[in-house]
Amino acid sequence: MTTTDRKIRILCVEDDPQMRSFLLAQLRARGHQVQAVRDGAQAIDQAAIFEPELVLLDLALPTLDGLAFLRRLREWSKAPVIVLSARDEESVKIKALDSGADDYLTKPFSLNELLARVRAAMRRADEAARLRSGAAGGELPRPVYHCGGPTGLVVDFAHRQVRSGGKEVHLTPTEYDLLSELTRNAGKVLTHRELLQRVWGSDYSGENTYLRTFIRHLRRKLEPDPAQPRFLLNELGVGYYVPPPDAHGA
Amino acid sequence: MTTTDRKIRILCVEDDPQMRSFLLAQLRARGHQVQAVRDGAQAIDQAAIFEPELVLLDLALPTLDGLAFLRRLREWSKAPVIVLSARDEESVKIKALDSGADDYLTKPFSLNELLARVRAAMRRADEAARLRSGAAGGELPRPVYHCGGPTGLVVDFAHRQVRSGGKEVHLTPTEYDLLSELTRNAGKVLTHRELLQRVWGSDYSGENTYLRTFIRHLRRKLEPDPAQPRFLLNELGVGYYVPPPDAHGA
DNA sequence: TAATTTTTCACGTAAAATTCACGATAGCCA
DNA sequence: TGGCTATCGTGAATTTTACGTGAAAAATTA
Repeated sequence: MTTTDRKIRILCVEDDPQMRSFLLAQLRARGHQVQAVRDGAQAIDQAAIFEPELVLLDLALPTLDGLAFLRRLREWSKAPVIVLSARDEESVKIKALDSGADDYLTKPFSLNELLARVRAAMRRADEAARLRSGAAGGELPRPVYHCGGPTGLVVDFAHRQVRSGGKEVHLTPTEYDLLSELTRNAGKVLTHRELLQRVWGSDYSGENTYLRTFIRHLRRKLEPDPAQPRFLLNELGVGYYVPPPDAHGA
Repeated sequence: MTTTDRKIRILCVEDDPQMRSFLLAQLRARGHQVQAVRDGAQAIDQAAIFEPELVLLDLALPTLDGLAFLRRLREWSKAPVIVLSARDEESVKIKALDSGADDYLTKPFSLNELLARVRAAMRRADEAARLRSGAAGGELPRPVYHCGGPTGLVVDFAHRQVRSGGKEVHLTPTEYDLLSELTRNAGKVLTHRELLQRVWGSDYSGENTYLRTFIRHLRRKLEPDPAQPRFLLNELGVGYYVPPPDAHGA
């Protein structure tokens, strides 16, 4: 059996300073690239910037709850999450696992066991990444979409925030969901059917009126000139799409 | 979050009869298809026949050691394995995880926690299976067709995009459907009847006017010289075809 | 209740599909 | 070889469909 000991990017979300520096030191000593943060709000920020390959998560966090962070993360990231918690109650474990956690370790734990569980999680994640890179349909999601430079459109999936022309724009839940679907598949035309199914749920095929209305709302809020859309584009008779994102670093 | 509660095939490898029947009853009560065996030798046999989607494995086995079974299983199966063991030593856990186990639960454990960990494992496995089916489906059509080198014709089925002479070309839905049928069967002559049926639906046999009109549109948009077609070719009295695609890498 | 969000409707416009008439070409047979 | 005919290519008019728009009713939320 292959004990893949790849060096990976790990985000460590931990309240307790002592535990945080312990994990940081131990993981870095093994060659991993580690970022550590104190609370959920910071965690969202760091996750978006750092794009970790694995997350170690303490549930008891001061600002944003650990489970809330987990669910937000899962909207755009497939990185394995190992929960580290002092709480041993069944109900907490189950909630965490069903919210998208891959593993749950109760404190105090053995460092070597944690490392073994990290290896096991990465073995699976690497397999999935290998499949995704070869498959046609599975592209890696990015935590932010942006297009059209600094005055263009920016969608921050991690924070559910949208900016256009440099200013933040408020979107309703449905508006955001629709924009999110489109930007997550930027460059690809999504059919009416696909969008209706994914945003409104099945049984809405044919209700193209919904799409027209919400596309119009989005254009009014996001486009510099709604009459000549730059971001929310239509493929007549097929569906809608947004342009491919700016090249990374532009 | 998706709490996929799919009914799955589970192989339960457990020495203790009491524990075995307990797991069997509980899992079956939840609709899963469960096979239980007593030792490692039987486990290998059953795994080959039953092809489980998930394995629950006790390490302390009479005949063939649990770890040995695990390694044998991993030679051909990717099904997630959750180890259930009375032993809590670090070294045992690490050996199991590094031998290919996906999770390790120490007895006694809570049933609900086990079920949650089964759900978490299946969530990942389903994702991997989804990717695999998309990547390795032997007879799936090529994701792109191209012919005539860089200045030739390129059809990207995934993105529904068409390029000719290096420039992207806009096609209407019917135009694209027709071109798509032809390029998916490149090198093969499709009869009028076949094309009409596949693009317009049945009951259009005989309406060859449609074909002529749309072939003309396509030629105008795609051919360098529409008067002498290189891509959209006619077999008199039979139908239309496109040339076989360029050899891969040319 | 007031405010926001979602659902629904009707209409003008732009694009695409359909339809028609005619010119060009290839294969067939005298 | 040369005319004949079925088949194909062409241009353009007409019909149909899809999209963008404003606005208002219904549902949801605070």
